Amino acid sequence: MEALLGLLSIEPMSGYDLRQTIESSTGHFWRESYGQIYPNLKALASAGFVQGKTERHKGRPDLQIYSITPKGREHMRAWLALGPQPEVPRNELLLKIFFGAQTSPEILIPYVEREAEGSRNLLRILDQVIQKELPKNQHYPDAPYWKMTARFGQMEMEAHLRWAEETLAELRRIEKSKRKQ
Amino acid sequence: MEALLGLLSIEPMSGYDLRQTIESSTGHFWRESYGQIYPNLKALASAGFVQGKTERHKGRPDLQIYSITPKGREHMRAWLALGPQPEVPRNELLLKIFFGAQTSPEILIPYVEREAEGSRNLLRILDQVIQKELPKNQHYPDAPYWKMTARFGQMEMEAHLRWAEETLAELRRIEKSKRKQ
DNA sequence: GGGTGCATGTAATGGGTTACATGATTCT
DNA sequence: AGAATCATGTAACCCATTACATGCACCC
Repeated sequence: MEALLGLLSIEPMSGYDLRQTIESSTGHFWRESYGQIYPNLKALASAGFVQGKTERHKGRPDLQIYSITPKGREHMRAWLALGPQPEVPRNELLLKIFFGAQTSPEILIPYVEREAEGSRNLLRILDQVIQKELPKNQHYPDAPYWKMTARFGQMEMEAHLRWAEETLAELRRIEKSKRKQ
Repeated sequence: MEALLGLLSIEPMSGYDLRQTIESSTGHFWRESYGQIYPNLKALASAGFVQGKTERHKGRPDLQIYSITPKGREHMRAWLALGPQPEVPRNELLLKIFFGAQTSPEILIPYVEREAEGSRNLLRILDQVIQKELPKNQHYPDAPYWKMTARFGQMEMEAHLRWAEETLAELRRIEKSKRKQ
């Protein structure tokens, strides 16, 4: 909800654009689906936080461009002043590792390899962002804050990657010692 | 759902015990509320994955002790063989940092301090677990797997802590440069 | 010709939290 | 005396994903 409003405070966009932007800019710590975006935009509009402008298009549906209103900016500031709620942790990979004794390392190893792979991918993207994308908007007041979120991703992914490597080594050790028996 | 079944495969317990055990053992990566636990236990029972035994108590409600059935173990193995679904990331703190330019560092600093504080707390607990608790069940086949999940928590919390410290320094820098203007 | 991208939206379904209800016992 | 712990459970509610529906334009 406020992710949408926040992005609209930077630049007016359509619901479709919002989806794209969310994926590429906040994708590693926040996502929204269309089933969330379109109803929420209507809700934001009827609360007076955003304003929609219809652009006619032939063939495809009319483009709805939303922009934030002063009331919306006020709401945003109020929302930012509320301390974030603590996360509800839910890591299915770790849950499966936790019960790992009930299956075999051969099953678990690919899961951890996928985790390592995913971490490496995101690391590559975030390195790119920090070294190439962010310096472009150096003058933006948002730039330092965007960098903080990218740094979070980097540091977290480095941790996940190191964990995955340590865990793979351990799983392979267990596997080997099982085979000897 | 399978978190419950998995714990019951280690030891028979009541719904209340499950809550306690989940908090203390998987709390940093998986949680369940009572509103989840009791209905799910009934569902597991009617699927034949667990079996309940009623113990009479005066005063308080009868204690329901559930244990896993062979069919339940089979289900557990099948579930473990399914690759974990990728997480849906939702980090409200980062979202607020991302839109940080719309508020002031004074607002954000306490949020990041709380994050650092929380990371330090969990680190202390996990250090304790790894150095004191886990060595006690060295003989358990589960021990190496429990350690992997604890190591994940450690490494992630260390990353969060380092991020929080870096971010606090940057936020204080921004704050100082704002005040000069 | 077929896949992908643009662009909106709704409905069904599922998952989960929170608050409520009850009530004895034990600790402070 | 009052708070916390033990112990179960339900109902209301909220949030979110997924699948569905539509249909043109562009690229291969």
